[in-house]
Amino acid sequence: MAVKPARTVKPTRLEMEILDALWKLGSGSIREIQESMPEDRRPEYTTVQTIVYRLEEKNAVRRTRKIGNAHIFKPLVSRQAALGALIDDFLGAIGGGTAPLMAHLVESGRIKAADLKELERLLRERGSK
Amino acid sequence: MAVKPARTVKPTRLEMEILDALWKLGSGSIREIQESMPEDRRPEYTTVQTIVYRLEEKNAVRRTRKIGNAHIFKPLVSRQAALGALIDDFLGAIGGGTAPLMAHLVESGRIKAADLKELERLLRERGSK
DNA sequence: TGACATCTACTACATGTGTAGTAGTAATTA
DNA sequence: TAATTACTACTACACATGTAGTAGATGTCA
Repeated sequence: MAVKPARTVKPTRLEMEILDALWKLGSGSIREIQESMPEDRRPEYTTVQTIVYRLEEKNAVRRTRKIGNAHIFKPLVSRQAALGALIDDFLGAIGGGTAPLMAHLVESGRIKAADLKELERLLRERGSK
Repeated sequence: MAVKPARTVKPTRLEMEILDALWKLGSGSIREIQESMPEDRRPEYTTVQTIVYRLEEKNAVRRTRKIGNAHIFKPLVSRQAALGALIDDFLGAIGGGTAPLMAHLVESGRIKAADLKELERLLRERGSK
């Protein structure tokens, strides 16, 4: 019987960084995850371990096999899904849908005309696909 | 001497709800803040009090005067600023600038063509002002 | 096979956040 | 003014998150 699919995993900041590593690796051991993280913010081995264990409890990753005595983990959630959960939560936190957020991004100059052009292109592409 | 302006206040979810109340009220007592919050998620009086005190420590609000024995609080940060801090933090958390975020919003269908049109209008208006 | 390296499974602990209770004081009212 | 009410200043506490240490098991190499 398959493990419960963990519909809504909302990773914390650190969990996200570790998932980023895993998404890049495809799968890997704690050691591999840790060493693949950017040097400037690479936690201690056991810190990575703790977070991976927590992700495991949340059904965001799973052990697939062993190499030597090391467990190999692989992600059970996609970056898409995680990002979606984070975005939804964030939208809730700032109280509003995408509209207020976007408006703010534009108002505060965080988004420029060129960006919008690019997005429209993306949208057209998506629509016609 | 003026109090340190608290450049970067990044309110938590609950703090944001309380600030929302204060922004609407302009200023008010704990009681007024509490009672102006939406019934469905209105914390106990002392909970609001605790959060207001914490906002005070963060220099996000300040006591202005007393009415009876009740302190009147007013916000020291604008919604704009708070939102900006939240957005910057969020962008950091998901690892990326606005581009990946927007892209995701479009890809996941959270943004539609009409929204983009509206934003362009906003942007033009802003640019020509 | 014995020493050394590596991993795992646990435990620990500070800080942040949500949530609220309590004791005591100040204001209001009968 | 005595009783009641409202507020303030503190304290408390659970859960989440970042961060890491330790003990013991397992694997590897000389």
